[in-house]
Amino acid sequence: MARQKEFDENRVLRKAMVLFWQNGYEKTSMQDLVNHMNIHRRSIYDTFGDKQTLFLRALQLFEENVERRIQQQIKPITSVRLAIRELFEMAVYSNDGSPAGCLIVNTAIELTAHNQEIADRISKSFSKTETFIYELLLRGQMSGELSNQLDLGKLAASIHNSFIGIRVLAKTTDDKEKILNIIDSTLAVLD
Amino acid sequence: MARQKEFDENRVLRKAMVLFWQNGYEKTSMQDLVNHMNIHRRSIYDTFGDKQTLFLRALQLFEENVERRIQQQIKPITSVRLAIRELFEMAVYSNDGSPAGCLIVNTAIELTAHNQEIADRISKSFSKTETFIYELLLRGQMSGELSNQLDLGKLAASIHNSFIGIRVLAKTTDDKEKILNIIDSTLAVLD
DNA sequence: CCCATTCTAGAACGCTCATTCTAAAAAGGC
DNA sequence: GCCTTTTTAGAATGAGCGTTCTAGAATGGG
Repeated sequence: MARQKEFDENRVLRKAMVLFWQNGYEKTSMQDLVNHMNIHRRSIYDTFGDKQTLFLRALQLFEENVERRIQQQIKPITSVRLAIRELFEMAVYSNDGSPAGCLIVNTAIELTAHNQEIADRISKSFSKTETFIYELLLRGQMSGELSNQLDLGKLAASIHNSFIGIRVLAKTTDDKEKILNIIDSTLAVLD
Repeated sequence: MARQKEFDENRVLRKAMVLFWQNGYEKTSMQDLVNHMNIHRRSIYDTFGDKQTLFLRALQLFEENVERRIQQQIKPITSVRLAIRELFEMAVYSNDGSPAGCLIVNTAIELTAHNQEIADRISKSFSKTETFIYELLLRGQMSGELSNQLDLGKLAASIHNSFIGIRVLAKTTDDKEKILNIIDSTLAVLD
């Protein structure tokens, strides 16, 4: 055996994630990462590989965080309306000092056209979220909260599309009330 | 007098616009611009200023093009539903060989957080589009096509939000039918 | 204590970036 | 034909990029 790692891998990866989230892939330089992760340049390469691999790890961490919050905070909610509202508001209010908006949507815009691996990841991520919304709607129909007349497939796709829009606005607007109003209107289709 | 410009300023600016539209600001290098605009590096600086100024001109050209198409293709449509549908489909189908998606939405994601001038431009652009949708809805109410019960302000904000989502999906998906279905569902709120 | 490993430090690599330069060729008005 | 301007061409600048390097200090297990 030998000397142990002195930094918490997840903690420094989180720092990288926040940087990419805030500034995007291209605008985040290795020097920025060195400065904010507070470990040596060499340690970054040894631990995470090159910049692109580090980015993929950061994206993965972001997705895991979202998934955890969905499992813990959204799934237990009995009312479908409230669950979707909570899902949307998760993207509007960052619990800690994390950046506005969503790394997945940012990445979709910045890198999808230039990197097939990332394009697949984004596509899968979008599908997963849309499917989750679909399952919420289905649960709502079975519990009687929602009408049986609704076309859940189309509805899930449409609500998911609105969710993407909200994550763009969350990055570009600081008018929270406007976004909350949009959430209200979006949910009104369930009535 | 002296020698005249040999290139059409608008034609080469359009080339720059397409590059920024396709690749984003950071991923488009001056060398890329020199290669595709087919004029000398020096001529670019003399005619358009530095990279950022050139980008602002390209963004302006994009907005003008959108505005022209709205005036010519959308405004004459009598049915509000059809007008909004046409507006949305404009973003899905690029008439000529122009890139998928929307330079304004791309720029909102990439540059809003780092450049106040651009943030203001994007904000103004979003407001303008939302106002246009509002005016369409108002016209629909006055003509009797839409119910008087609808809250047009909230509705315009919500439809505009969906429009942003569609312009993200237009860049990241090539499943046109899925987007058309989303447009259907989005317009269903007018029924 | 020694060895293996990982940390730190900072220089160095080769490349690309945006921008500016010198220089000469082209073209229209006097 | 000269003057002015714009074109071309391509090199040069200085900074920053991602990545790798040499070198030494720290630390834990045998």
